[in-house]
Amino acid sequence: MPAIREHDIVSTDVDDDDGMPPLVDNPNPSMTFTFFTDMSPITALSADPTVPFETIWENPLPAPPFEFAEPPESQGTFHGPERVSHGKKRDASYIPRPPNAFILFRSSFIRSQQVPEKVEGNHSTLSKIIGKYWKTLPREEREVWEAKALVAQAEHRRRYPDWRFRPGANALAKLKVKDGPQTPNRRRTGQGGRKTKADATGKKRKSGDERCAMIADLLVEGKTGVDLEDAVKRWEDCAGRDVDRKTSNADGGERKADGGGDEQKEVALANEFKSHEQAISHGARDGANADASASIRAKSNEGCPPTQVRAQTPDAIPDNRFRIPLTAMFKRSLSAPAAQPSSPDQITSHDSFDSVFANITYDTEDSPQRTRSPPSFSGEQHEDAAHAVFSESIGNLSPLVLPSILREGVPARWNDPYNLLETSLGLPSTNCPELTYALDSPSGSPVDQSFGTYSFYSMNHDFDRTVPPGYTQDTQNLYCSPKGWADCEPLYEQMPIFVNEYAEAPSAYDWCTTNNSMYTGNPDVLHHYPNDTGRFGGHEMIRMHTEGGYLPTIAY
DNA sequence: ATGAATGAAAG
DNA sequence: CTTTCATTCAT
Repeated sequence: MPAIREHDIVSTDVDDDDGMPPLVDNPNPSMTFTFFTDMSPITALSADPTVPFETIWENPLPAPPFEFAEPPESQGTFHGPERVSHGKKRDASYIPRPPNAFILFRSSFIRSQQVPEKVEGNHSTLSKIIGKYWKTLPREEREVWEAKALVAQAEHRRRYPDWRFRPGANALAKLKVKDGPQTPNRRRTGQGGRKTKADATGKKRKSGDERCAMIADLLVEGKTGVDLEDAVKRWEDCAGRDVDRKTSNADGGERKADGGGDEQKEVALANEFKSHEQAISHGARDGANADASASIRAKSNEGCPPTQVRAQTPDAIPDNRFRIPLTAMFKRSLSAPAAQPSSPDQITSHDSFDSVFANITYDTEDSPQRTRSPPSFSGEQHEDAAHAVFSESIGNLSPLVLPSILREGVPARWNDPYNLLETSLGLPSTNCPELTYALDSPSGSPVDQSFGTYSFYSMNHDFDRTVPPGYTQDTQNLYCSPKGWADCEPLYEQMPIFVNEYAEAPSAYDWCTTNNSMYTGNPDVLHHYPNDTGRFGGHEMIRMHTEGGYLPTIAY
C-alpha cells in the first residue's frame, strides 16, 4: 500500500456506488438558457460510470488509415487500470494519468499487431519504432490521436474531477517503500547514466537504431505483417553484409556523438534499401512519401540495393511547424479547478448544457502562451481569447467530437480549426459570451451508433474565435487565408465541432441566426436560406446534418 | 521564467 | 527499457 497516492483527494467521500467523488451540489444556473425540446442527452454514452475509462479510446470500429485494424480476439477488450495496466501492481484505486496522443497511438498500434512478434517483440524497441513512425504521421492523422487524447482527458476529468497529476507523490512513496540505496535518482538516463553496454552492444545498438528506422520506414510504406517481416528480413541480410564489411575496417567501438561517417553510411544504406523496397512494391500509404523516382534504380546485386543516399523519413513534417496542436488549442490543465464541480453522475444533457453556459468566460488566465510551439503567430491574443472559450467548452462540455478529418480529396471544412473557408455568418457583431452545444441524437447506444443531427448553437456568434492564428480575413471573398493577421474582423466563426474519427464529413450544415435566417450548405460552402423562422428563440443556431457518422465514444 | 522529472501503455 | 506528450516540480 503506497504511502502516497496521487488521488488522495478522491477518497474523501466513499459512500457512493461507483467510487466517484462526492456529489457536489450542482448549482448550475444563474444563467438562462433555452433548449430545444427535441434534444436528447448527449451524455448517453459516457454517463455510465461502470464503463471503463479506457473505452474512450478503445473504439473497436475499424476505420483505416486513422485506426489500426485490430485482430478479432483483441477487439472489445479493455486495456487499462481495471485490467492492471501493465503488470505494475498498484492500489486498486490508483488513478492513472490520462493517455496522451502518442500513448494512445502506441497502444493502438501495438494492439493492431502490425509488427509481428518475430520482427520485434521488445516493447522498448517497439517504442522506438512507433516513435519514428509517429513522427511521419500526416497532420490530419495525428490530429485524430490528439483529439482522442482530448476526449480521453475530458472523460478522465469527468470521472475523476479531483484528480491531479502529482509527479512527486509516487516517487516519494517509492523512496519510502524502498529505503534502500535506490538507483541514483537518475531516471531518463538517456545516454548518460548507464550505457555500459559499450562493448558488444556497440555495433548492435547502432544497427538496432537503424533497424528501427528501417522498420518505421517500411511501416510508412504500408508494409505490415508478413510483408513487413519479409522486408525486414531482406534488409537484415543486406545490412548484415554491410555491417560485416564495415566492421572489418576499423572501429574503436565509438558510438553516440559519433555523428561522423559510419552513422551516415548506415543511414544511407537504409535509405537506399527503402527505395529499393519501394521499387519492389509501392507503398499504399498516403503522405508525402511517394518517391517513386528513386525506385527506378533498383538494380540490386544479390537482392540488395546499390549504395546511394536518399532522403529518408523526415524527422519532422514541415507543416507541423505552423500547426497548432489540438492539445494546445484546447489545453486546459486537468489540475485547474473544475469550473463547474458537478458530479459525473449528475451529468445529464441539460446539466451539461447548463454547465457550458455557466462557464463560458473569456478567461485568458489559463491560456499559456505557447512560447515555443508555433514559431510566430502574430495573432496570439486572438487565439488566446478563443482558446479560453475552447478550453471551457472542452473541459466542461466536452468535445462532442473529434476534429474534422480531412480526408483525401475532402476540402477543408468550415469549422476546421486550421482551414477556414467561406464561413462568414454575416451576422451582427453583438458580444455575448454565452455558448451552447447540443446534440440531437438517438440516445443510448455506444460506440458505433450513427447520429442523425448534430446541433450546435450559440447565443453569441461573436465569441472571439473568428480567425485562427495565422489566418487573416479576406473581406472581399469572405474567407480566411493563412497570410497573417492584419485587420481581422470577427466575421468568421470557428467552432470546434468535432466529429469522431469514424464519422464522415458532414453532408450539410445549416444554422439559424437571430434573424431567423437559415444557412445551410456543404462542408466547404454554406448557403443561406431564410425559410426557417422563429424556431430557435432568437438564438444562434447551427445544425449539422451528418450521414454515416457516429457518436463520439464519449460525450457530455 | 524554464528545464528537469514524472508517468501515461506494454511486456 | 523505450517512445512522446502533458503536467508538475524545482531552480
